[in-house]
Amino acid sequence: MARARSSEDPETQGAAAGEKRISLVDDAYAAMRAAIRDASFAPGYQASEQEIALRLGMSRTPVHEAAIRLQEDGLVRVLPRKGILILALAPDDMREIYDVVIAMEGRAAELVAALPDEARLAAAQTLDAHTDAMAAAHARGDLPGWGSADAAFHAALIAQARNGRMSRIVQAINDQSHRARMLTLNLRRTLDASIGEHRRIAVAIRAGAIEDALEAARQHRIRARDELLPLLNSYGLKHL
Amino acid sequence: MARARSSEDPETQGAAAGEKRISLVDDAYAAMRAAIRDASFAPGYQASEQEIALRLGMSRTPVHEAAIRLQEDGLVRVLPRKGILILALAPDDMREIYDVVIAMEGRAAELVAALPDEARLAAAQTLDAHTDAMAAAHARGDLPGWGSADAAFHAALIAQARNGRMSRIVQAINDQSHRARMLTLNLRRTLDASIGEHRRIAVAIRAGAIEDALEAARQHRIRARDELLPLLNSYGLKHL
DNA sequence: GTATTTAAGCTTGCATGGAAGATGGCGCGC
DNA sequence: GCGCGCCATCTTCCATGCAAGCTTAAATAC
Repeated sequence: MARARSSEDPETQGAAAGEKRISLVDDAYAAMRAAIRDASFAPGYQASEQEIALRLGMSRTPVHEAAIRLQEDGLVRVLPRKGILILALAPDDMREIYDVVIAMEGRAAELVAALPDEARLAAAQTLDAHTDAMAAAHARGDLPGWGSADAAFHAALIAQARNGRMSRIVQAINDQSHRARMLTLNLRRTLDASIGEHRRIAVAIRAGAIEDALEAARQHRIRARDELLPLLNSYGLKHL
Repeated sequence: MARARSSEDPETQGAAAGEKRISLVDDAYAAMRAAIRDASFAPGYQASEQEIALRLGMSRTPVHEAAIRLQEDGLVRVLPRKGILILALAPDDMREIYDVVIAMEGRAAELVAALPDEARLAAAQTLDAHTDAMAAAHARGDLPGWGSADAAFHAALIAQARNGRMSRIVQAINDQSHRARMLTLNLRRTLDASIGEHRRIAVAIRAGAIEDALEAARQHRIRARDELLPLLNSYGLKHL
């Protein structure tokens, strides 16, 4: 939403092959963003613009401008005359992030449940398809598959609400928490609880039950948060 | 939260005198942002970076980098090789903005209502003070005063939730809708309704009634939206 | 008069150089 | 041995130059 770049699933974009790229700044932005997501730039790492520019085969200018955008996205901090710092996430950041997600997805569920019949049913069907994919991945013990199907469900929920600003905000928030999610995927026990809760959301939407959809979406995220945060603290993960 | 710049009330910052500014980019950002807020840069206006740089007495580079940040904030669009376009707001944008605000302030109200006793009571008191200011301004027919007290109330609500990401998001959204709010201030009829609803929010928070606080905050914004959007449409305001 | 082509003038994209600030190490004084 | 100050080096910040793309308008062909 920030740029042309319109891949449906923010979780599994990455390469985005067929695009005619015109701007080196966009290249640098995409490359750095990807590097941060998959932790090739580890949190806490402090890079110099010169070095990144060299690695990407461009001059310092586009790297610098991309860094500004990344800073606005909350992924890095550019320290005056010191370099680019890849931001780490503390448990408290995860609390903040969850509150934003709880608020946004709750409202999104309401909006989708309030759509006219046809669009609403189509949305519910899309959501159910993602939940099916989660169940299938769960059945065959495919944890990464479960993770990306889960992400696809939530991305679809937001997308169906047809609110560009909400999409953009949630995507930025997801970028920030992506590493933490990947890391904690292995720790989570109650994958099937998520599946059941997703079903409940879809049911409420299909029925046009606005209130129920809001509450189901909220409770789903609240439970996930209450499951995750203690886990982070008990593992002593001060930054991730 | 984006920068050092930490004025309590995002509505009435502006000059921000006592700060030692070190970066021309920050200067340019602040100047352009202020110009857009008070409509010295009218929406739809297309400026060239060169021209702005000249007016601000700096070179194109800092202006360009500030423009990137403003674009990320959703205030302008930089058109490749065409210049900087000051974005206008369509009624549909206002719908999007209200949905975000409804979601965020609702959650914020919950969080504040869930604070421990002392903090919660202090928060309620702060909110009531702002509502008092609104009532006083209303009584003496001071519309701008009413507007800024109203803004202060909502800013305080978000601030008390102690979530930096929420604050940042709401501030960005408010920047976008600032012009529209100023413009429609004169059209609004039910100023006293707002006062009553603000009281209800504060009461719920003081009582620690989480559910009530959420619902009161949501309903307040929903009503305001339902009052404003038809107004915009009936006046044929396609962009503002 | 109209349509087509061409060229000029605008714009930003990006590279690069000089300047200023921060940091770490080295040497000197004690 | 220990602490303090200075300098070398590394970093970004900002100005500027050059190139490329888009728009517009003029000039030419018909």
